[in-house]
Amino acid sequence: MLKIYNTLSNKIEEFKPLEDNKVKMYVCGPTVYDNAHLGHARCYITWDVLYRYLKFLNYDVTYCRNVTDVDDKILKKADTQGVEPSVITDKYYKSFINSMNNLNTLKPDIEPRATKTIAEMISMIKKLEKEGYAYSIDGDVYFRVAKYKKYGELSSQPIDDLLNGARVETNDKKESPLDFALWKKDELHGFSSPWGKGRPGWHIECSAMNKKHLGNTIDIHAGGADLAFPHHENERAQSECANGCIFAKYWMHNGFVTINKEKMSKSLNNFLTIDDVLKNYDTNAIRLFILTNHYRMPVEFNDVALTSAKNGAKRLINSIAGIETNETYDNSAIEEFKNAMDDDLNTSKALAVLFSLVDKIKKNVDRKKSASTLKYLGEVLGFDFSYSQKELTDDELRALVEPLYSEFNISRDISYKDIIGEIIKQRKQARDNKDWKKSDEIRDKLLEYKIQLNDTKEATTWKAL
RNA sequence: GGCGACAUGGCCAAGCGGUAAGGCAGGAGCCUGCAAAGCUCUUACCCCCGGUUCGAAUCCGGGUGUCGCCUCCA
Repeated sequence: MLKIYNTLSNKIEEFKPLEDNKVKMYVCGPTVYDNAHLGHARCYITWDVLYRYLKFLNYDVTYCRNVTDVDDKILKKADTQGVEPSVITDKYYKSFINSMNNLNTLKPDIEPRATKTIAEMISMIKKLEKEGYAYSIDGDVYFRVAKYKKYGELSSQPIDDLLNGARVETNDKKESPLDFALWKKDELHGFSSPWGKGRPGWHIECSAMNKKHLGNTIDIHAGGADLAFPHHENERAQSECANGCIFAKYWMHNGFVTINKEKMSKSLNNFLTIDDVLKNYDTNAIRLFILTNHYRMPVEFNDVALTSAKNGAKRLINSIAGIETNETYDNSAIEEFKNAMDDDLNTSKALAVLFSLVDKIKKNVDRKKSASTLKYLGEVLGFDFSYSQKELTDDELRALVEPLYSEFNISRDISYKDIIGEIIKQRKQARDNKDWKKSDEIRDKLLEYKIQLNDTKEATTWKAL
């Protein structure tokens, strides 16, 4: 029985979908104004694992992850560069999708864009205004927080304390400092609306995309912990007032990636983009790095941690190399895995199950079955086992080997496919003559070109690092 | 100031009242001409002080420390 922590109740609850075995989940996607960083990676990997696990449990899941392509920062960047906003959003949307693919995340079932949902936002705001939940002033429309009694419930913020908070925005136009914008006047980049040209507030975007693609009530609403307040609080207020029903049954939030014990973020300018990290660590290393921690806890980024994950992931993935997996599974391992994951996605415990299978493979206990199970369960966590069998493409081999012709004075008559074999042959001669100096020189030299030799009893093999 | 989270071996981390999963690093060994890789084995009085209990890393109270949200943010 899957149990998950619900931010709304601040408790771990049994997960029961609204309808049979159907699950509707919505994750707040990126605002596409810059490259995604490690913090985003953690977020989308976490919810990717939830998506995969729900499917593993045979739920019929509809996963919706939006793209925010209307936003102040986008417009600002577009204006600075003197281009249309779509130039910015197209560029970073592509970059985002590319990063997500590189991280081996599954494509959501629905990826709506805010700009394609403007009409739905307007009709939602109209309804809110008509029913007294919103008011317009000079082309802006604000949500009237005082009218929604449950405000503050999701983020456990007492309204009075919010009002007395040190950093409440002052704005004389609004009835209350807590009221937030549903629609903002914008003559330059705006869309036509009953209130004049303008653009939507951030929160209404998600409310409208939810309603359009998943309906009035969804099962799971997830996102980064920083979105709980105000974004999710506001989203919930709007949706529940406009639709007259519960918005989301379960609210889930992931913890941050920190660096030097501080939250990694654009505004603190202490971030590493996903592509930067992928230069030194592969997707499996990043998965392991993130999944060894519980999703609600902070994860501290540093090279020691990533290197540790890299080594662990290598062992995990390579353990099935050369074993032909099938569909016979170790049921007790599957049970243990499920028990771990059912416990609010205890991926750390689930990983221990995976590593116990690695151990079995090494010890030759049900080798094939253990390997099959490892692959099966590892893929639920999004590991990419193709890395264990990845061979160099012809082009990669050609590039790898090209400098060796001059370095080792090899005739061009020797094909690029045979050159390493030729060098190994030369080295074997040296070894046969017990010319260890020369033999070691060749080995070291190859290592400089990222080619590692491995002397076994039968022969010397090589692999690219 | 308000709300919340966390503190476990060298590093990361699970643990939800019965005497400490797992990963990495380190050490020892196997293998090897020597390495590397691989394999085998291997290391904990759980931040402090009280309390509850037959029994607490786990519950309660009080400290100390760290972080997050309250403003755009995954």
